[in-house]
Amino acid sequence: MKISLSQPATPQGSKPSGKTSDATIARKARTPRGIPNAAEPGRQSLTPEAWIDAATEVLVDRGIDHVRVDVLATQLGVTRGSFYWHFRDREDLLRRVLEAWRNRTTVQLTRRLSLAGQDARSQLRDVISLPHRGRAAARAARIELAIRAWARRDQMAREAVDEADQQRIAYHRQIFESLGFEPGEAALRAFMMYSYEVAESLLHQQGRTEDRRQRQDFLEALMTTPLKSAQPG
Amino acid sequence: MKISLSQPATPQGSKPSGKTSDATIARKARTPRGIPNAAEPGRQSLTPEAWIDAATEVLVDRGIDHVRVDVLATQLGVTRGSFYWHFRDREDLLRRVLEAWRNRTTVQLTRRLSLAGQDARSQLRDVISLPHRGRAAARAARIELAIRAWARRDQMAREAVDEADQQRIAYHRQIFESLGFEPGEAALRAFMMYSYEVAESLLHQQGRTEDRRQRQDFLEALMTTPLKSAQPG
DNA sequence: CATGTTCCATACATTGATGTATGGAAGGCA
DNA sequence: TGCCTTCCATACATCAATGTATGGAACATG
Repeated sequence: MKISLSQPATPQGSKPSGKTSDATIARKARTPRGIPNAAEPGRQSLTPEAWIDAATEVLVDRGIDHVRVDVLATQLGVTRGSFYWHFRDREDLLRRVLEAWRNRTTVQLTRRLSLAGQDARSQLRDVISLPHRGRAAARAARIELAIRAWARRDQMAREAVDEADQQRIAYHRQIFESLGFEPGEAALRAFMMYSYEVAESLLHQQGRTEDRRQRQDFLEALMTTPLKSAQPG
Repeated sequence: MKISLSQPATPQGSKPSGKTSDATIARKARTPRGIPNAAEPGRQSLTPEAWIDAATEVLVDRGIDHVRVDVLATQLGVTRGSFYWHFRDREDLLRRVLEAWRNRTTVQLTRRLSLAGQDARSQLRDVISLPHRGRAAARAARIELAIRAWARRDQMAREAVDEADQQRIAYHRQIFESLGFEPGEAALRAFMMYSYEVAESLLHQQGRTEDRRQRQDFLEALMTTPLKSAQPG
């Protein structure tokens, strides 16, 4: 009588106990360079990251409720048996999708913060034009929007989004303070501008490049324009 | 042999053919004042609107994918048998949820337009403070947000949202033109301000009443402040 | 080459949601 | 009073998605 021992030897995702990426680290450490292992001799065996990427893609295109094991398995060309080797269950996958996003955004903000101390005006311009530069940025915006929709109903996702919002608003505030606005007004402008950025990606901007360019210029001008002194009327 | 004849005599929702609210109109015309009809003698029989309201509520709380027939039936205290009498299928229900929202928003905008020609400044103030006045407005904002999330993956919902956006931006533009801005700048300000409104409901505003009030005042001041003439430096 | 491990396939078992078919209670109407 | 209509309940039939149990091919390692 052979009891199942060869099953979740190492992987099986991450339970609430311990760190989350044990499995990943273990796998990567053991097979450093390509793992030809599966049924078809030519194919690489899947990493958890492949599942996470596929899940993120489905999340963007069809929402969190369509991120399902069988869908991803089909898309990756394997069966669900593979999934349940790499992950404990669906929840586990979703946790790690969020974790991956959180890491990416943190890295991005850190990179921008490293450029701090430079010209505040150019930093502002940078932030304004960022969502429109390159496909990578556009894709990041779509991912964020999908996660934001997810966050409306999921505590875990909500925490991640709130954290990102806080960090970025703080960064914006810093810029406006560097531009010479007093802390209170800098905070207001930061919130307003960040809000606008979020909304612009939410609204189906039917404008062409020219319109967006115009909006960018206007936004920059407006956000750097001081208020008329004290509203005489 | 009795063939099923008593089934979809009148209702059964709306197929793509004909107008959408045939069933509703027919029912309302025949039973003008309360319909005590169901199993329990005391209970009123359900109207399609009751299902639509319940669906809207679930949509707000848990997203479109959780708007399911059995869930609504339980919530309404009936079985799914009732649903399939009033509606053709789930799709039919979703269509009418959208239709109801579209009607409400159109009515609201029409009501505001009827006040046009008044003081543009007070109209602006009105728009700014609108999402924060009363529970009805707050609820409307939550519904809209849920539909907006839905619209990311559904053509039908997307069209409804785009239409509403267009209408409202046009209204905003009108206000700014009344305030004296030239058409181009009025359009820019309208888009920007509308974007901010959308975003503010999207962001989990952790500010208290005081903060929101401050933001409202600042927004009004900023949106009515002319740009500094030609950016000397 | 014998064995163990890694990774995936296959085959249930279960649950949840949809849609349909039919029956049945309550009231309107002659 | 008897029939007809309205509205809902009940009982299938059907998928779709999850999670589990187990087998098996490919590779490494001694």
